[in-house]
Amino acid sequence: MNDLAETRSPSSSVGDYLKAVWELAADSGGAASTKSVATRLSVSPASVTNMFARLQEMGLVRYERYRGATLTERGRKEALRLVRRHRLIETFLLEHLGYDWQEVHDEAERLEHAVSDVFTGRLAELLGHPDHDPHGDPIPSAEGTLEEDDSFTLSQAVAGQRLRISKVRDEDAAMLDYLGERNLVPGRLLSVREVRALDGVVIVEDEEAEVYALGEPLARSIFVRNDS
Amino acid sequence: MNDLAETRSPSSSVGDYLKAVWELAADSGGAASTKSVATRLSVSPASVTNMFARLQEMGLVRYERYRGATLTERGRKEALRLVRRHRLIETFLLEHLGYDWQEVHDEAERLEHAVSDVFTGRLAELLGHPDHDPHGDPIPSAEGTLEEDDSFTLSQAVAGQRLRISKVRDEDAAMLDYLGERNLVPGRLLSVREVRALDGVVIVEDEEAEVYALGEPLARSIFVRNDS
DNA sequence: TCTTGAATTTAGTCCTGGCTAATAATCCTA
DNA sequence: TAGGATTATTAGCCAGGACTAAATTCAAGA
Repeated sequence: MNDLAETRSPSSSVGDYLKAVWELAADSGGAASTKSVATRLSVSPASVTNMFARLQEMGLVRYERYRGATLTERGRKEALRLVRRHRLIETFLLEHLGYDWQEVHDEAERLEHAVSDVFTGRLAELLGHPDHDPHGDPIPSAEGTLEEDDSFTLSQAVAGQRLRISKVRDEDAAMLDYLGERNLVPGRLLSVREVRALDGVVIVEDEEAEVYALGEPLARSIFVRNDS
Repeated sequence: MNDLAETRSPSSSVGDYLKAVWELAADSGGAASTKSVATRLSVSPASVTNMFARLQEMGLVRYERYRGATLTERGRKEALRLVRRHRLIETFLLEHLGYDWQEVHDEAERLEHAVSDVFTGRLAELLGHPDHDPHGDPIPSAEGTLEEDDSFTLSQAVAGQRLRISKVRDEDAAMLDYLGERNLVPGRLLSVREVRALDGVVIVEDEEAEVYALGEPLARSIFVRNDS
């Protein structure tokens, strides 16, 4: 009589795929390709095709053979719920459990699939309803809205700009660590000295007049916005 | 080359079975029967037989057809790790996130499978390394040792005894709630007025000279030990 | 436009962990 | 001690989610 598939919350695998599609679509405009999702989740492309078909069945993505998947409204809601959880959990781990940046991502990745909405709500309360996590990423609201993002990476900056770090990529623990040690963290103000097209090196000066030369990979891990 | 099955941590299902065997063996002396585990985990007996065989493969239980399963040393260690996590998480939920007793069990049940040993350690620290959870159950040490338990249920008490509540069963949320409201919680001192064999009703008086008549189901949910 | 290499999909397997139905052991009681 | 009743096990099935190998489609350059 009652349709279990309808009421049961998506499995953790399903959530991982939704988040991947959301993130990839965010910074590539259109649909998420099979390969990009496969790479991100460390899974074979065949598994992705398979899952795309199932996600479509469930009404979570729109999928067309050979042209990738985009989230439906329901899929987006679900992805944002996970993202909200993830970022709140990261905040908690960093601020209350003394985690450092290397450790935080993986732990949050596992926990976000296990906690309930009640837990999420209580945790948000405990943390004082933050709107950004410690990496500077905005935390989606419980209603599924997310501040839009006018930031860009440091490698797209122009010499002379005064910029504020809005966030740093949290995928690579080593980079995160490197930046953290030098206090290149969200909130920090930078002046751009030079952006060298030749090799992608960006030279910046921080608030203490410390100068850093950042190679392209690093420059692409640092997001900034105009200091207003 | 390297045997994944050996290094990968047991799935959450496996953990649930180990915990069930541990709990059932604890209060029935010997081996856990297929049926008792099936009932506790709400699965079919056939599934239990199946899992017992696999757990034996993995070296986590000793299993003999038609006579139930007991934990091996490795199985016991693994079960205690889970129990430790569970009880620390419950403590956290109750003390820091404002959960009440109904809500706490299920949330902890899901979380215990998702958290790492690092998380567990940090959480223990945050909580001040408690040795009992708020229900009065002892929390196993990180090394897998557990204080032994000389408590018994109130229904086994004798009139005239002065007893201290050591813990309350946490399986039935409604009972937990009822007891909580009346402040019949771990640490509380009781005098036994009467234990009526006829209907199992136990009559006790608390520290404020409040008198309670507790039916058998309630009396079996309250564990006590002699006040020393 | 043809070719070719990359991306994708299909086909066929596997493992985990459930289920039901049928069969077998064990236990208890007359 | 012989039946039932209870408890367990077997057999066979299913779905989720992963994999590999083979086949297909797409896109881009010659």
